[in-house]
Amino acid sequence: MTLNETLSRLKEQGVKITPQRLEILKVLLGEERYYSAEEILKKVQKHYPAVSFDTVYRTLYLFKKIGLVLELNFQGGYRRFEFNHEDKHHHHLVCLKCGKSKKLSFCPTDCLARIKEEHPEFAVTSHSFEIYGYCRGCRES
Amino acid sequence: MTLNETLSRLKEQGVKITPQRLEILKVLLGEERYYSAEEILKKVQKHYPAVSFDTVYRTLYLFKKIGLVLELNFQGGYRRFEFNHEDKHHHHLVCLKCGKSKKLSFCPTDCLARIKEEHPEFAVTSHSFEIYGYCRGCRES
DNA sequence: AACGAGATCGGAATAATTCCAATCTAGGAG
DNA sequence: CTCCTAGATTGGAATTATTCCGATCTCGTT
Repeated sequence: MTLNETLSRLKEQGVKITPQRLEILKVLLGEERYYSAEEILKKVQKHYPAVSFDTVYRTLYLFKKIGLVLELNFQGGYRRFEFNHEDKHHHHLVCLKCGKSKKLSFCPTDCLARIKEEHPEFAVTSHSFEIYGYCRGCRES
Repeated sequence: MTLNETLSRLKEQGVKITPQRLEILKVLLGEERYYSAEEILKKVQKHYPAVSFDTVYRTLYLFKKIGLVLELNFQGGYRRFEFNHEDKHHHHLVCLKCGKSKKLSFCPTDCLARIKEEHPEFAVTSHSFEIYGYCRGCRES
């Protein structure tokens, strides 16, 4: 998704577009990967030195509510955020030693369909699917 | 798994069995559900008032390394721990509003098989699969 | 250009987790 | 059974991540 498409979407939702929010969006759209709240803060502060953690967190949760951002919770309690490139949503192979992760191209769609059938009373909005183990490098050392 | 089976397994691994560890195991085996570190601490302190958080965390990570305990990371950054009833491992439907969760009976096994085929260099040890949404109660209110 | 709902700031508060030095103990060796 | 030591525990402090809050500011409508 482009920045402009994203901005229209924010306007549709009646969300104010502030310079800080714009900058956070640019960071998220910059590289297609996930970020910690702190990384985002640091990058945004290059342009707006006064931005606070509060703003970063509030904005991320706002974006998450709208569906623009995904929150990932990895083993060890690491929280990360990434832009939701919708059609391209993905999962990860996460190395338990070095912590690096690799994107996967597919998703347990069949299971989700089955879950929805079996639990019609539950309104599914999202899911997580992460695979843990050891990457080649870490296994060899 | 029973307590005795678990203890033999610890001995096999050359892990010391201390009263604190025993008590933590009893908590985990007591009810088949997941616990926060604090819940475990509180329960253990009923018998050993002096137990510290440090011990609870160290023990949980030790058990996790051995494969006795699973760490669950939910949306919002909540970390929980549960005994790994191996053959009966399971996933959850988690309500984003009230936070309650319901166990699911199945698991994206097919996907895992495919992932292992496509990424043979990665040694998979575990995975997480959590489904988020709103439960009936929360949707109605 | 003025207004007001909502956003931001900075710093303090809270919560979760880890660290550490001193002390203790499980369980193997004798 | 006792001794011994590697490893475990404790309590409290340190660290880290996240949230809260009162004062101030600003986007976007009128």
